[in-house]
Amino acid sequence: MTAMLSIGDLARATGVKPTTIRWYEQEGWLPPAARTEGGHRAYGPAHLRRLGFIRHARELGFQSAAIRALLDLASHPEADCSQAHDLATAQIRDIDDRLRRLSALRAELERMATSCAGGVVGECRVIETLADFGHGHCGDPEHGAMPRA
Amino acid sequence: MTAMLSIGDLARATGVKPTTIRWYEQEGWLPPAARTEGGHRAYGPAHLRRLGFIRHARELGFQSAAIRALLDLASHPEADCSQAHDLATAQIRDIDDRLRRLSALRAELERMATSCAGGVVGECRVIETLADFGHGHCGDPEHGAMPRA
DNA sequence: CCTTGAACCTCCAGCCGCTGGAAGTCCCAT
DNA sequence: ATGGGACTTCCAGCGGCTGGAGGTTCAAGG
Repeated sequence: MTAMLSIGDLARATGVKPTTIRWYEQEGWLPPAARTEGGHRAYGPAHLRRLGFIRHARELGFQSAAIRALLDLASHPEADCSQAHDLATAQIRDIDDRLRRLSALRAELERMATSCAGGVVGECRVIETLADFGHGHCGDPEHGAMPRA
Repeated sequence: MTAMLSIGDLARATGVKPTTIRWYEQEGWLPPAARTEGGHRAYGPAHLRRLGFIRHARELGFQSAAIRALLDLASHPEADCSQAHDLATAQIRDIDDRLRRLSALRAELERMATSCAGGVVGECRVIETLADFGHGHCGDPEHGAMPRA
């Protein structure tokens, strides 16, 4: 018989905090743990694996619905895995999207920062760029960069 | 006198929903709007600029504290802009970080997806990789990939 | 065996950044 | 004048946790 793990052991093993583990149980992400005589939660390797699965999937940016789907799949080992494959490739597309957008943001920030001459806020490109909400077309050029409140 | 804008006009002009605009006012991100006789909010160009600033900064991923700081700076046009520059470069570093992590995730997902032979969930690399919470070192290899609940 | 103090328990409230609904009022084109 | 959209306020709820209060249990050291 494998030694039972306390919630703290599980937390250390997976990097998920005890409070979060309890919350996962509450929300049905984890099945209820066994209890010791005194009422403390006692976990086995199955919980460890499932929690690791969840944490890993979250780290990879899967949406909760996708994680639920993957967990469902995982508990039916005889089923076809094309769905899992689809979920993973959807996730890749999503990440590609985010990478693209982040790069664009980076480029804009870079432009902002490098064109800041270090003078006075009134002429600061960082502020001006942000105020330029029309994306390159300033709606009201005769006013200063910003309202005072 | 510039025509006053209704909250809906402002929403259309900036892409921020009316409810969100009201919430920004509530939380002090925007100064209270003027009112018509009947109590409807009436905005001028200053609000338009400030709201655009906020939206743009949020799109660029600035934290709320950073946005507040930028707004403060923007309302003191005679101040030194080095703080704005610092905030922008901090933001760039943050984005670089996120880009790095996203690329790593992408690589892992790619590995998962390409090694999925399309068979049965029991042998699916996608599921297995996720269950492999130890990051390449499986804690309990004699068990199946996943607990059933 | 007893003590101590860390870890655990439950319950509940709060965080951020909005979003939506209900119920009522206003504005303006026809 | 009227109809229906846009507006008003208030309040509750979302996801994904996090933290505190107040009480109990566990395990190591004496």
